[in-house]
Amino acid sequence: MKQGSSAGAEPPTDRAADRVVAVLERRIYSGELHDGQMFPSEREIIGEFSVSRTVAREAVKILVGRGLLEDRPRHRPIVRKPGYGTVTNVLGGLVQHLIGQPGGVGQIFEVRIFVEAGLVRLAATDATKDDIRHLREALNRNWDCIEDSEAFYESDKDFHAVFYTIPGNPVFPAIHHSFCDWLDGHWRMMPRLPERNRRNFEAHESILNAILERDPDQAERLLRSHLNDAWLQVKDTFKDL
Amino acid sequence: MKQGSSAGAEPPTDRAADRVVAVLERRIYSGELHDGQMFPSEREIIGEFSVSRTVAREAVKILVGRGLLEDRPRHRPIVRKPGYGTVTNVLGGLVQHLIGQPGGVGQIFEVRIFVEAGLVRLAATDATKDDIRHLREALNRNWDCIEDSEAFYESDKDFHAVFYTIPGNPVFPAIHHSFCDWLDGHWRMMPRLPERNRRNFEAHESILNAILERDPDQAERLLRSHLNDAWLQVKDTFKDL
DNA sequence: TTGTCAGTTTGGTATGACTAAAAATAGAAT
DNA sequence: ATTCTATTTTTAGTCATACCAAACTGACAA
Repeated sequence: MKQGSSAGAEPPTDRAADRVVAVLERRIYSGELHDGQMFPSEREIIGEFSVSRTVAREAVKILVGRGLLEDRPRHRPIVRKPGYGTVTNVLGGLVQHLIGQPGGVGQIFEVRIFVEAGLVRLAATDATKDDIRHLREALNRNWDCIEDSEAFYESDKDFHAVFYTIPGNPVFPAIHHSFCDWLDGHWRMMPRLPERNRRNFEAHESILNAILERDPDQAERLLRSHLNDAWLQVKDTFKDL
Repeated sequence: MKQGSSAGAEPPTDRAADRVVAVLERRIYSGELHDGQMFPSEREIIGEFSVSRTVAREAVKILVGRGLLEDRPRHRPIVRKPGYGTVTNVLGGLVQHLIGQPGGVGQIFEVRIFVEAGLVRLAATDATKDDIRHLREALNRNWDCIEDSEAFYESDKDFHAVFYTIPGNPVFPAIHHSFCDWLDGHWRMMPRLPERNRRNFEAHESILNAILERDPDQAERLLRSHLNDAWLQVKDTFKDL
């Protein structure tokens, strides 16, 4: 039975597993399989599709690879309805490997700066009253934990996160989440100095002020300076890579 | 309750395939396995690692899923040294599915506009003589194929591509490539009118002029208008999704 | 009610076998 | 000798079976 996959992906796929994958995939997207849990066991798949265990396993593996399933070593797979988050998780995982290339880390951080620079410009020109309020609140939380480096790091991320929400496009928060995930580990091995927190707080404050004055150029300039500063801080932790 | 994915990989990975994958992976990254072709056959893997065929196959599948290998139905897998291109390929594949969500397509296009807006600003402020020359040449090519819609579409992409090269960061061209891949199919089912080509050409021309005048605001404004226009053109082709 | 333990389910792995497509090789035809 | 063709070998795809160990379930005892 030669079955050509409808339209799109790779040219010739006549593998039986692909058939199974197609069905199960649709079943996930349609919501027939809820996001929470429980995916048919390998044996159940065998029964339903009349395929060998080999094929059933392979199908599951493929779904896992696409981020539609999550599998723990000896557990039943869990359904993971894909959102933009899933995408960036997969992306992040790959990036993790790509940064082995010379300068890779820096290039990714460059992109982060690029994106966030665009976002603060947007904030300066389009931020609503609500956006401003969110920024203010985040800034206040920065101040509250300025003595606790651990907490400050979290509130620092939260402040930046606000910018990613302003366009009202879910892709942006996903991107931010991806960046944070990626940096988290390294950020932690960075020396924590309250003076540094204060410095970052002041940077945030000045950026917010530029936004309040509706001055995108100034906001961008300050943001770039702030992130470049941050980059210098974490840069060394990537040395061993 | 969310799982804290902060520390490294998942704790319990006792799968034999993972061991094999780790070794082969390193072998690819180290360059021991050249990008071109030839990956150990399943039997060879069996021999080297003393594992069953099941495990060998699974290992290969995982590598394929990560984009390090490319497998055609009945061929020997070929090594694909991962670049940023690989990342965006995987990303693109997933995005393909995500656009099933309401408004998903528009959101992605929004991101494209956002990114490119930032790029033209950069071009207006930082473009080198070479960059300008590339833009000029691309624009001339636009003019040359203004009567041939098929060719114009290609040269149109080329013009935009130049912006992605200006930062000198390979991530950007990869992003562009990803966008194009994603749009290609839909763009094709769009009515082609020479007058539209002319309109696009003029937009490109005006953008280049703004860049030559080192006026980022104007360049961004024109770019946004240009892409919004383009969006209106393709928008309808996504209706059935 | 709670903790323990045996039975069941399920994924992980190993074998062995068979098919069909691809690659390699030998052989025939020019 | 070169080219084309037929045959052999290799290899991925699939199936069936079996066993183990971890996870899950539920009955039973404390």
